[in-house]
Amino acid sequence: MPELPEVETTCRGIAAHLARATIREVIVRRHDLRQAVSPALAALTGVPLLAVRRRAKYLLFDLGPRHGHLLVHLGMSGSLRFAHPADAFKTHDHIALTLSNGQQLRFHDPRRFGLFLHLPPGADPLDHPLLRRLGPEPLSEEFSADTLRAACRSRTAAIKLVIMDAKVVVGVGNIYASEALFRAGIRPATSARALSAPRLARLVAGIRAVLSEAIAAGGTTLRDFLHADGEPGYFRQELLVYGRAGQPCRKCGAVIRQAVLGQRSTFWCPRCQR
DNA sequence: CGAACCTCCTGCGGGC
DNA sequence: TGCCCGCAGGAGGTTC
Repeated sequence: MPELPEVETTCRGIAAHLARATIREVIVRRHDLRQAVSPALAALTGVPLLAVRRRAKYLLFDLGPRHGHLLVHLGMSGSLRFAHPADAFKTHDHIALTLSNGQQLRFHDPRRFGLFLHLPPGADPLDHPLLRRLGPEPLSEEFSADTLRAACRSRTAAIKLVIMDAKVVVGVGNIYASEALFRAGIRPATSARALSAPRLARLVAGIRAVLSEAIAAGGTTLRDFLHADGEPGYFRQELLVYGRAGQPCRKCGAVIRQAVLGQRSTFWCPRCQR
């Protein structure tokens, strides 16, 4: 489900409710996510939930210097939402953290591609094996036309696959890859190394713009994504190509096309993108 | 190293 | 209506 804007939206929604929150109770209803849920989770009763931040599509909860961190990934179908502790659990509500502020944070993930790990104190969570080798954040200065150009130099693969490679830049998933390439006027199947520096610069700008706008709109709700507080994201109506095969391009009227690239559906305008 | 392919899992919508 | 098939917002793994 979630790409960077949806994870960022979730992060902000949770952060707004964390002031002086402490974990009262940990409920683990299923352990078998992408990796087994850390057994140490159960011991976190009474531990403070100081802050939450995002790195790539991961959420990192700071439990304070004595307790380490929670590392959460929403996978394809995961979500984190607040509920009241008395509300009935839904199918696929796998983990719940009852907080001292009266709310309960629930991890819901039908496909169980997500992750919910406890990282012990002492180490920098960014050095965790899952995070250590990630590329730059797309909205940071470290991601630039130069870094993208360096990554593309040796790659014959389609540019869409390259911008979805988390070692090149993080957070760009299947929706926003198509959207960013439309904004840059580049066909998704173009070989990465065939692209000129100015075109890659436009692509960097396209990635930044589409992600920023999607965050401002609260993310994209395709079927079931909701913010931590239950609100949907409104970026779906701003999508220019994703999911629009057979419909007219919003810029030029040509029929939007769809093909499979690297096992994922890909959308583009044959006239606006060359 | 990179490219092409597969895998995990459940739910849903389309076609018959 | 019911059943089967293909597809879905991610990402790690294998093989060549």
